[in-house]
Amino acid sequence: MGCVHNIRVPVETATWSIAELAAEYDVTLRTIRFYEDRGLLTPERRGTVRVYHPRDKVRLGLILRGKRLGFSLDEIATIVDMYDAEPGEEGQLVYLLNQIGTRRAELEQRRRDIDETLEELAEVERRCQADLRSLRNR
Amino acid sequence: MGCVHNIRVPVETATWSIAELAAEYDVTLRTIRFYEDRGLLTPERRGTVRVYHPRDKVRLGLILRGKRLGFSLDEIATIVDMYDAEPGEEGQLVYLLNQIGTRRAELEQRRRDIDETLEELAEVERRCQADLRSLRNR
DNA sequence: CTCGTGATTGACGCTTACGTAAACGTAAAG
DNA sequence: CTTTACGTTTACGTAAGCGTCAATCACGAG
Repeated sequence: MGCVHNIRVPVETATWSIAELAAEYDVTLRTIRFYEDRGLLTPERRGTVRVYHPRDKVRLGLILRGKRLGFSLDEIATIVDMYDAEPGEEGQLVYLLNQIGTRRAELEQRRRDIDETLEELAEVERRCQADLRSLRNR
Repeated sequence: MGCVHNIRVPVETATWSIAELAAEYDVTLRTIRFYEDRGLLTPERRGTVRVYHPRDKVRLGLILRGKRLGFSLDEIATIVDMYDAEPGEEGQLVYLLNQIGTRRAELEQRRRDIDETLEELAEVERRCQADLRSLRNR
């Protein structure tokens, strides 16, 4: 199907069960199903069973990264959906570009916050180590 | 008090009402009181009224930055409390240093996540702009 | 005295992001 | 056929982080 020439390529690209995905990303089945409920994942169904394709796996990775960044699932949804948005018409594209701008601003603010915090932590650390030394030199 | 020499300095360092703090940081009174409930803030009381000192203001700033970074209030509590921890004994110091290590690792992971996301957003952006151009050149 | 302003303490409600059974289906292995 | 492993849906529970009254107090202005 789609492979006119008789070149043998693995048409059946990898798929995963829900348990495999859960193990790989260290989340529960409940979590994965919940993300589907929220429209973030749309696995294939073989009968009633969920079958996850590379696309789903990538999206799960993106979702979890978004979570680590402290975004809500709603925000993550808009972000993740940007990745595989169809070219679409001009309005769509402009909207997308705006979204990107917004997200970038947020992320850059977060990075500034992180850098500040790291510097302050380093300072606290120096104080701690100094205190430790003065304790041990007695 | 503590000022043995008769040098005139403003002993009454600035204080703020709950409403002033709320306005300055753009949060609600409810939020500020909630943070107090959770032990994150400990304003002075004049009668029943809360009076916030510079220390409280700084802590509120730290809390909100923690929130922007996606930390839970519990995590924020441990982080913020590290800042004004007393020197203490060796065990305490070692514990603090461990905490700092953990937080730093988390923050550095977050920064990596941010950088990856920013790069990917930039790519999506380029695609969008290319699509826009090809739309307008028709 | 009364009114408006700004503060207080409950207490209930709501959303998010799942946890946690309960009850059931299916398919391969013993 | 029964067990075991793995999957399913439905549904109630929960912790976090506030929003939103309601009732009350304190105080200076008029």
